[in-house]
Amino acid sequence: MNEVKEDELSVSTLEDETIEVEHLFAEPKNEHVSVDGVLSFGDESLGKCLHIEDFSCGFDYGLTNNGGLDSNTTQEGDDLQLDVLDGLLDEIDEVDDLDATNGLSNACECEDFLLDIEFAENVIKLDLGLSKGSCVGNSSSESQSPGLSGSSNGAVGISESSSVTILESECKNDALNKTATCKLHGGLVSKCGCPPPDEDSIHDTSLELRKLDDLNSDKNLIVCGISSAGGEKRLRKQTRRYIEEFSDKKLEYMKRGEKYSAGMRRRALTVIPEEKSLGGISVPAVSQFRARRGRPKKQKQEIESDKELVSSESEDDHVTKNISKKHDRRKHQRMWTPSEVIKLVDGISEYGVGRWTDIKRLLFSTSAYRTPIDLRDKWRNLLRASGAQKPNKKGVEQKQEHSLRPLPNSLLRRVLELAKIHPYPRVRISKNLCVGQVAPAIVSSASKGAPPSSLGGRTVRRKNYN
DNA sequence: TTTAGGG
DNA sequence: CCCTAAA
Repeated sequence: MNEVKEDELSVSTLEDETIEVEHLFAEPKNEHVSVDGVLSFGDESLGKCLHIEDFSCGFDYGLTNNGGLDSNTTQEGDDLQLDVLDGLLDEIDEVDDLDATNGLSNACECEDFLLDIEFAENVIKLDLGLSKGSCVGNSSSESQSPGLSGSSNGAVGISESSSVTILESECKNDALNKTATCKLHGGLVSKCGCPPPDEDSIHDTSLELRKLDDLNSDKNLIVCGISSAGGEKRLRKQTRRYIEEFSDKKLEYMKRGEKYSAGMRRRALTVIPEEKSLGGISVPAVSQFRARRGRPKKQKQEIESDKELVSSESEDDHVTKNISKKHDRRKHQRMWTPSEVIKLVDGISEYGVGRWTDIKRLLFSTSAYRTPIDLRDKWRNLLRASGAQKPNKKGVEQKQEHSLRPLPNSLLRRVLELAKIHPYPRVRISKNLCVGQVAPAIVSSASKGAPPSSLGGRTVRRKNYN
């Protein structure tokens, strides 16, 4: 009884702290819930007495270093950075592929890892809970297990709990992540110059991070490796859908036991180009979906992907079966990285609009997941985003006003430029043919039924049947 | 098979 | 992203 009361007390005090810290985070960046989770984690691992300064410090660090990423104030540098990073990722990607061939060696860890993830789902809720004040449990300076083991699985060791926690927080949100990881890797350990309050806890934390890193290098969680190396990383937001599907698969995995996990592992080791950010959790899902899609590829440079296809096909069947039931269409989106977009634009400006296969072959040969169609779709979206298309019946230019990601100016310029040179739907001369001489004649003659294929370029598809 | 367009 | 009709 008494204990409970005391707990409540400390909860409330802690709560105050948390809230304050929250402000620090919320101010510059307006972040979501996950902030709390990470925050609590930091709080906990540093020992309970900690230290808003620490966070502000850590945060500042992150902000100054990564802030440019999100704002479009520094496009060029931004692009550059991302480009470099992308290259990095690509390389890793290739390494991944190599690994995939003899990836069996990683079996055990993978299992463990899956289990970890499994557990993570519990933790994640708990993590969120922390923000509300339940962080007390975790706040005990050295052993963070009490809260965790108490509320979810009694059997989980410290290491698991902490690493998992990190993982989860990382998966949750991009922007936050940048700062958060920064804090974890740099600020927390020592970089931000905050005096280490509790050697032990810090030690633990870094240890855990280490472990995590190791894990990553073995699996596909390259995220952390990158983040620790470059001090920066990109994370994709984990869609609800991702989470759902993953949990589905997780269940499946539990049912099927070893066999399924093997399948997962296999797949996880294969594709995964950019999506490392998902921390390996949803990665398997992604790759398998791509595989399932079985797009037309017969070109030589895509042997690897073919291999993947073959190797994972058998399991895809039963795996996708129960998933595709729910969310039929629009499986998984693979976010376009800025560098990809740039590549695309480059390609278009070089080969012209419509040469999607060429562009794909020449510029995206390494990324097996981008089909020519994807390229085209992306271009279409770019046009739309740049406002270069569809003046919108009312004549309102509707531009990119409130688009989610405003599209960097540098890109915007190029897109518009390209849009001018060759408008996407190819020849946009439908009504009011500006070529006064030829057009009317054709129209009149074509009206009998002859297809206007003799027009300058492609004919504008018209929907007579509409 | 590839492109275009629509959902 | 997915699907389908055209070419």
